[in-house]
Amino acid sequence: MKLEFWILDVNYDVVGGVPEVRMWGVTRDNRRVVVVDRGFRPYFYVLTVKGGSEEELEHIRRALAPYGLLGLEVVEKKYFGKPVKVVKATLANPRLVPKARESVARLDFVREVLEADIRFYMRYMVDNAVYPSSWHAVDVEELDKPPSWKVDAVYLAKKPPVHIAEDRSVPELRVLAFDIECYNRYGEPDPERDPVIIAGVGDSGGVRLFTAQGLDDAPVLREFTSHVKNTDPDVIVGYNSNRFDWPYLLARASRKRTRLNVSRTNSQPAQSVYGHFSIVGRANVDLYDYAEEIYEVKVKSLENVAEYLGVVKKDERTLIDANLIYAYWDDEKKRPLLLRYAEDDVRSTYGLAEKVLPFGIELSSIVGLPLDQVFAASVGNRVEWHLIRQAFQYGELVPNRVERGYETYRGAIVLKPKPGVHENVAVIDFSSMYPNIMIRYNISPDTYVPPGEKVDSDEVWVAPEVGHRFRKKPPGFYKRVLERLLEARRTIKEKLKGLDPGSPEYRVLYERQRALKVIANATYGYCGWSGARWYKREVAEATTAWGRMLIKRTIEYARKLGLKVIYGDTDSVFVNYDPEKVERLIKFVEEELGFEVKIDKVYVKVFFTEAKKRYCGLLADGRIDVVGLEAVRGDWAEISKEVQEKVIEIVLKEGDPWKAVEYVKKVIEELRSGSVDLEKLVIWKTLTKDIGEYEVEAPHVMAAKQLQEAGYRIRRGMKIGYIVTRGGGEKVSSRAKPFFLVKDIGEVDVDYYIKRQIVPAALRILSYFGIREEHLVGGRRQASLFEFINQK
DNA sequence: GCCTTGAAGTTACCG
DNA sequence: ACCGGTAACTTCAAGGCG
Repeated sequence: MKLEFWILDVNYDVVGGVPEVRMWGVTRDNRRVVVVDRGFRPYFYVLTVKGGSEEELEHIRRALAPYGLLGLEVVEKKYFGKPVKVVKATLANPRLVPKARESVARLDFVREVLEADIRFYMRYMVDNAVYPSSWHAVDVEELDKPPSWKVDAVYLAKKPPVHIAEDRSVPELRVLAFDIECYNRYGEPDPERDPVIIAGVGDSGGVRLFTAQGLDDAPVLREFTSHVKNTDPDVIVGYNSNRFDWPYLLARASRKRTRLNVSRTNSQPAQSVYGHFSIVGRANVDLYDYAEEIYEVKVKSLENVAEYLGVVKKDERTLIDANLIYAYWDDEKKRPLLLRYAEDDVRSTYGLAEKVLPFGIELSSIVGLPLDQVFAASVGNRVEWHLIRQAFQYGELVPNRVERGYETYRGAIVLKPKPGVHENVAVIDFSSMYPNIMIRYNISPDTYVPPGEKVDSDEVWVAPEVGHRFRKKPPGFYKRVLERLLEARRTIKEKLKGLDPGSPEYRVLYERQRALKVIANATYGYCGWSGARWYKREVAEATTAWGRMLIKRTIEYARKLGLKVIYGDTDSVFVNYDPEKVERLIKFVEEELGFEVKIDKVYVKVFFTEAKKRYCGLLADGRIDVVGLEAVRGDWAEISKEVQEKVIEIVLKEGDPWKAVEYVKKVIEELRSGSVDLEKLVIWKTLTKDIGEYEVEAPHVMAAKQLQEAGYRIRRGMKIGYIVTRGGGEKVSSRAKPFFLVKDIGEVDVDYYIKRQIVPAALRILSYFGIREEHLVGGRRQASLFEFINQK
């Protein structure tokens, strides 16, 4: 019988000594099924001195005998492009692979054991080109369904499923959002002590809340579990659920001697790779993982992220002080507010999922990691899995992870900007510069020619400055991988042109081209990452070297044409927009250098200071770009960011810096008079390490210490919000106080905010126009003149 | 011993 | 655990001056 199904989750188990890959999915007729394949066995490769001589095989056979060896075979593969003979050792049981590997690695003629660390179900998917979040056709026969399994049918695959690559449709997935609230009378909730007072669940139909009876959460756990079972979602989404909700619920369940059997095999969520919890048969997605990649949102609370993505506006939802959740629970009159808050969290989470899942689905199908893992995996791991997939298709062995020392290499060029306001400026960009460089010059670990090796000079590309050589032929690994990605993206972008932007097809393909771009662009960074399997410093180093050459030659030619080069960074040049000359420049880059460039944008006005990577520009439609400046940084007080934004707007739109001065003075007055929201004075900074590891007493570290003393749990990675107060010493750090402990504007060190926040942010723009601090503060001329003289 | 100065530590940005 | 380049802040200690 033939079956088509869309793969949601993949796992395996060993049944009666036989490993069984289980592919959980949704059929064309919307049934939930699992397709099992019992025909696949784990294996790994052994790279030996003699390429698998009889004697070597005998030794390997003996070493592997205790681990259920099924067979040894000498196979031809490629290792960094070079043909090699390796011994493929096939075992019966995936669980014995790690031990077997160790046993073989000890043999003295064994150079390396390869691919022994690839998880069994991933091995299965890679080898059979089975892709998660994609449709497959498979020949099956139906099996008896174990009574505890939550599926419509269980099938046995006669052969591995075949990917239907051209069909990017997505079945109607049942998505369940959830969120829990815990009792926190004693600070950070502790599952050993504090119950789950509310568990909210929701989908497109609405939200349901399960509540504790007083402080007994047994009903919450029970009802939550049965709700999941009954609604049988394909995707379960939470916010920070891998780090909080799931471990908490599991700990509560264990304490209450009950079980959280929410999976499709009636098992509990289990800690799995990349710190995520795996729920058999479903995709357990933690949207916080996605939020971490949205750098525009500085404080990544659910409500901020939901607002940013246009899901639920902050003023359309209930917000309460999370530290007081217990009080809302204890007080019957306030409890409805807490319930609304919980409901809004679930709504936001569900809304977020609608925005984010389509991208995750495409990413999952491209890199080949199951949907829930792709969210949890780091960028490096995503790229790596994509490469592992490709390596298999090219017959390349996957290199092992090795511990390496950290090495640096030169990166891109950044030009010194020409300070001031420039009108009519075109920004010309190389399209996907690094991927295209790697393709054009065939830069790859397997094409690299080490210094000692003799090669005819016209057979290699030689990187400028650094001199690394790469064979022109055959196409290297990175080249093939990147060409495929860029080509796929081009095709999709072509298709998009003919589609209605409101249609579901458009959405899917749009997200797909975005995912392709993300992976292509991250591949250069990956190759220079010392933790990468395919790391090669020379590869990364040559790529940036060619990048420098390209930008230099582009700038040279622009100047030759008589264009003024105002700025440039890595793969972009800013020139005065003379359409004819710009056209010639583009032609030059395309024809002489062989790279694609495009006009990315044209600024009506753009303003630079002397600093690199910081500018602001006005576009024809009235929008303003702010790049690198304080206004777009998360570690400046809102008040300074607002001031700078407004100053930029006045300067660019009205061209009157002195009007901006008046505005700044007004804000300073408001601050002095105390009519400013405390919220606007909060400075947020990330704790990038554990609190004990800091060498200096930075303000946010001191604020964090105060929080710790007040009983808050402080963890690396947290954003600390503080306000600088008066008194308490010279150092800013001695005056920094956690923002919510500051109750009155009277406590605030207004002077700090004026002199170290507002003035610097404003002057960053205004000092170019001859405006100085004394023009913004003080007001009285005498004082400023006096200060001026004193400075000299 | 006080004040200036610059290095070091730290964070967050750009592409 | 993707890269290097960059600005700018705060702290801290060395160095200079008296």
